[in-house]
Amino acid sequence: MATERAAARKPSIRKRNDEIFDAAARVFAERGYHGASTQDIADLLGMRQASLYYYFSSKEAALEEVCAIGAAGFVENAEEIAANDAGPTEKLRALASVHITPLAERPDFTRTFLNERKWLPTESRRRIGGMSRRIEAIFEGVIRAGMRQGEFRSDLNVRLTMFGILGMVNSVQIWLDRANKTPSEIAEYLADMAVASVRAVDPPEPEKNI
Amino acid sequence: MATERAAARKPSIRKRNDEIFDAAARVFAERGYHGASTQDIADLLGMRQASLYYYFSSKEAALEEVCAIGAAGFVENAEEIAANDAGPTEKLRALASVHITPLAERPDFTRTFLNERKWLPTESRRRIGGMSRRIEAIFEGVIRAGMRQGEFRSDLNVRLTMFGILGMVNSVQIWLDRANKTPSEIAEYLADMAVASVRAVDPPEPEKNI
DNA sequence: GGAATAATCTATACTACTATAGAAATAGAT
DNA sequence: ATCTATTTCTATAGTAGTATAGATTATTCC
Repeated sequence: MATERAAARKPSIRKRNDEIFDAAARVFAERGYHGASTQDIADLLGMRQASLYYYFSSKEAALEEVCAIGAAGFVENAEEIAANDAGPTEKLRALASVHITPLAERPDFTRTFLNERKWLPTESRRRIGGMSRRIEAIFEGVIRAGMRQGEFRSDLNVRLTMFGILGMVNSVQIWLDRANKTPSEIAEYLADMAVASVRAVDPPEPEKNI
Repeated sequence: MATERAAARKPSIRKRNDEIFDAAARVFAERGYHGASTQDIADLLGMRQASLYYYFSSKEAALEEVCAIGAAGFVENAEEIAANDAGPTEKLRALASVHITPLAERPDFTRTFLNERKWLPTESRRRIGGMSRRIEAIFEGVIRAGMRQGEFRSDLNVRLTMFGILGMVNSVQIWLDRANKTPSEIAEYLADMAVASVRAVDPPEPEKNI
C-alpha cells in the first residue's frame, strides 16, 4: 500500500494541476481572456481566487499554458502525418481531417489557442506563434509536394491555399455545435473540400513509376 | 451662407457621430470588447470618457452599433449578388469574392462583428445574429441552385459547404496583413478555391437549353 | 445679442479585478 | 507523534473600469 501511494503521488499532483488548467481553459474559452476573471476560474474549482496563484504566477501565464496545450494538439497530429509516406493528396486529406479532432475533443484549449493567444504579451505570443507557424509550414510543404508531383494544380499560390484551408478547418470551432454532424463526418467532409479545391483538373496520372 | 450652414448641419452631426463609432470600432477590433475601455475610445478622440455617453447609452450599445455596421457591409453585398441573374458558379464566385471587400475596407467594423458579437447581451446578439443567418442563407441558396442545375457536385452537404466556404473567406481578417497580396488578388483566389471545392467533376454541360 | 439646443466637462459613486503576504490546515515521511 | 512540505486560506493593497448628475461651454436660430 505504501508503494501504491507513492506511485499515486506524482500522478495526483499532476491531476490537480490539470484540473486547474482545465478550469482556466474553460473560462478563457467561454468568456474570452479579458472577460474571464481569476475569480471565475476559482469558482469553477470551488477554491479561493488567491489560491490559484499557487499554480500559476499570473493570469497571463495561465493563458500561455492553456494556449500551449491547445496548440500542441494540432502540432503533434500534423507532425505525425507530415512524417508518414502517403502521397500529397492523402496527406492533405489527413492533415485537414485530423485538424478537427482537437477542436472537437479539447475545445476549451483549442479555442483559447485560436482566439485568445493574440492577447498574450509579446514574449509568450512569440513562443506560441512559433507553433502556429509550424502548422502552417507543414500544410505548405504538403501543398508544394502536391504541385511538384502533379496531383495538385500547378498554378496554386502555396501561401494563400494554406491560409484558405486552415481558415476553413479552424472555423469548425465556431459552428461545430450548429452543424448537427459528428466531428468525424465534418472532418471527412472538409478534408474532401480541401482536396477538391487544389486537385489538378486533368486526370492526375495514377501511380507514376519512373 | 445661412443656407449653406443649414445644409451642413445635419451632415456634420452625422460626421461627429461617425467619428465616435469609428473610434469605438477601432478600439474594439484592436483590444477586443472586454479588453477595450471607454477611456481608450475617448483617448483616441481626444475627449473625456464620460462625454461618450452623449453618443451611446452603454458600452454594450456601442458594440451592437459597431457590429450592425460591420454586418451590414456583408449583407448588402450578398443581397445584391443573390438578386442578379448570373449562374450558380458565377454567383458563388462573386459571393466569396465580394465578401473580402468589407474585410479589407472596413476591417475595424467587420472584425468587431466577426469576433466580438458573441459578447453582446442576448437581445442584441439575436438581432445581429439575424444578419449572420441572412448571409448564411444566401450562400446556401446559391449552393442548392448549383446542385440543382448540375454545375456543382450533387453529393454536397449544403450546410457544411456553406460553413466551410464562409469559414475560409472570414479567416482573411486574421491573415490579410501577412499574405502580401492585394485584397482583390486574395478575393479572386479564394473565390476560385470555393468554386473548385464544389464544382462537378464531370464536364458541367455548358449552356443547357431545354 | 439673447434664447435655445447641442456638446462636452468635472466630479464621483460604485463595483470589480489582480496580485501579494503571511497564517492555517492538510497530508506524507520517518 | 512529530517534522516537513504542500496546499489552501484570510485579508488587503492597489488599480481600473462603467455609468450618472449636474455644471459649463459652444453653436445655432431668430
